[in-house]
Order: sequence, then structure tokens, then C-alpha cells
Amino acid sequence: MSLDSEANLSSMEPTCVDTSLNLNVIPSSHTDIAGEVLVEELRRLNCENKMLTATLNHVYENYLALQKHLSEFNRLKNANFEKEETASLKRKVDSENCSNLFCVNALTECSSEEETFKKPKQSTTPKVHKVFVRTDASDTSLYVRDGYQWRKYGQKVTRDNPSPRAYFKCSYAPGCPVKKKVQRSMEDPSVLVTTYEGEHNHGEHQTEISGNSGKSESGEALELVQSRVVDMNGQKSLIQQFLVQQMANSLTRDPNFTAALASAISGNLHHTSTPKR
DNA sequence: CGCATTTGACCCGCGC
DNA sequence: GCGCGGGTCAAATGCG
Repeated sequence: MSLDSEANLSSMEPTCVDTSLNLNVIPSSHTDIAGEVLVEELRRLNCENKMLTATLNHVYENYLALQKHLSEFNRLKNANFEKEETASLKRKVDSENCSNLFCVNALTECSSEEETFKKPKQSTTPKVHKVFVRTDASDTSLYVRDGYQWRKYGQKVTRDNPSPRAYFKCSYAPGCPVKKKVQRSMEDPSVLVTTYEGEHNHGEHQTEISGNSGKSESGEALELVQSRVVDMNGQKSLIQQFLVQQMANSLTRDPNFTAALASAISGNLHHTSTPKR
């Protein structure tokens, strides 16, 4: 994957995830044995790459279909909510909404939809949004590294979820009103559902957590979404970047590929440095 | 010793 | 008014 193609991701059509490697650059006059082996290897990789591209497109089509289904679901639910405004329903819908969102797409933050359901006519309540974070399922800690410093002030086992819910306050700045709740998802115990309430009264993130009694928040966590509202294009871009990164990682981990690449580079250097006869 | 975490107790809102 | 459940408090505990 070239840097150019990665840079163009944000403007790409969803079904046109260009994962192809530009491998047709081997000069046909390359006739030594190492060159033939390399060309063969590159052809094989090219073929494999096309299959991966097709698979990715298929996965992405499924994702879009699910996204559409979710939108329709949310629209219907929103319509129902307009009719019933009791507080009990509000709480019920909140939990259902977020668990369903997770089922459909763990890459989605439910901030905008959730707020639509929870507080359709309230504007003074603190901003609430959820973030799903994938962690090691065997890791039982409820710590999510997000750049801020948090002090845990409570833990509870709730009725609807057997895993405990941890309560944190932001301790990065004195008087910061932000709280967060962290609880493992019922559907997927490897996912931590983090609910943020309020807005920080300080602008700066800490890039590295330190000095919290050796119980630093889990560094292995792969944050699946950002804490900002992500529109459709943003989601596409995130997914595309994620897929590209996965492919790049798998390629760079493949010793055959790296060896072939090193061979190609050294061969190329050799040919360019050798004067032509 | 100071600070963060743990955890049982307490508070409060809501439904019946 | 009572019970339930979620959220918060604060004393006890652990760790550096």
C-alpha cells in the first residue's frame, strides 16, 4: 500500500477500497533467477491482494447494509419515543439503544442517537456519550486509557449486567466535572463500554498516564472510536484506515514479503549502480 | 506518610 | 410508605 493511496482514503467511495499494490513495475528484461522468483512471488501476492480486496468489499457491503438497518431501527424507535415520555421508558430505551448499537456495529459511538433518545427536550443536562473499547477478555480491570487522569470513587454490580460498573471522576484538573462509567459489555466481555458525562474544564490531554499507584490504565486497549461525534464519512474513513493498517501490518509481518521486498530493493540498487554495457 | 483504590453504607429517585 | 436499583460517600486498606 502506497502512502498516496492511504492519503486518498478519506475521499474514496466505500465500495472502492483500493488495497491493490502497484506491483506491475518489474522490468520485463529482468532475467536472472532471483528476479524470476521475485516476479513470481509478486504475482502471487498480487493475486492474493485481489482476493483480499474482494473480501474487503464484501465485508464493507455487509457493513453498509447493517448501517442502513440500524438507521431504520433508530428512526422507528425515535418515533415511538415521541409518543411516550415517561421517565421509566427513557431509562429503558437508553439501555436497549446502546446494547443494540453495540450489536450492530462496535465501531459506532452512540452519542448522537443516544442523546436523541435520552434527552429529547432537555438541554441543560451534561453531555453524555459512549465509547466502546476492545481489551483482552482475560483482563478483568476496568481501566481505559483515554488521555485523562481518573480517580475511581466507586464500583457497583448492576442488575442488567453481571459485570461490575466502575465510577471515575476526572482528577486531571481540580474541579473538573467530568465523570465516566466503565462496564464490560454483556454481548462481548472483551469490550469495555465507557460512558462519559459532562465536559472537561481543561483543554489539554495527557498523552501518557503516570504516577497512579502502579495501576495505570490498560495500554493494550484498542480504542475503536474517538470521543467526538463521527458522521458517516468519518466512520468510513476510520474503517478504511483500520483495514489498511491491518493489511499493512500483516504484510510487514510476513517474512516472505519482507525478504522479497529487501531482495527487490537491493536488486534494484544493484542494477542502478551497475553501469550498463 | 501520602495518595489512590476498595468496598460496604448511605442517599435519592422512581415505581408500585 | 416501602422496596428496589443506581450513584456517591467515606473509612479501611494497599502500595510506593
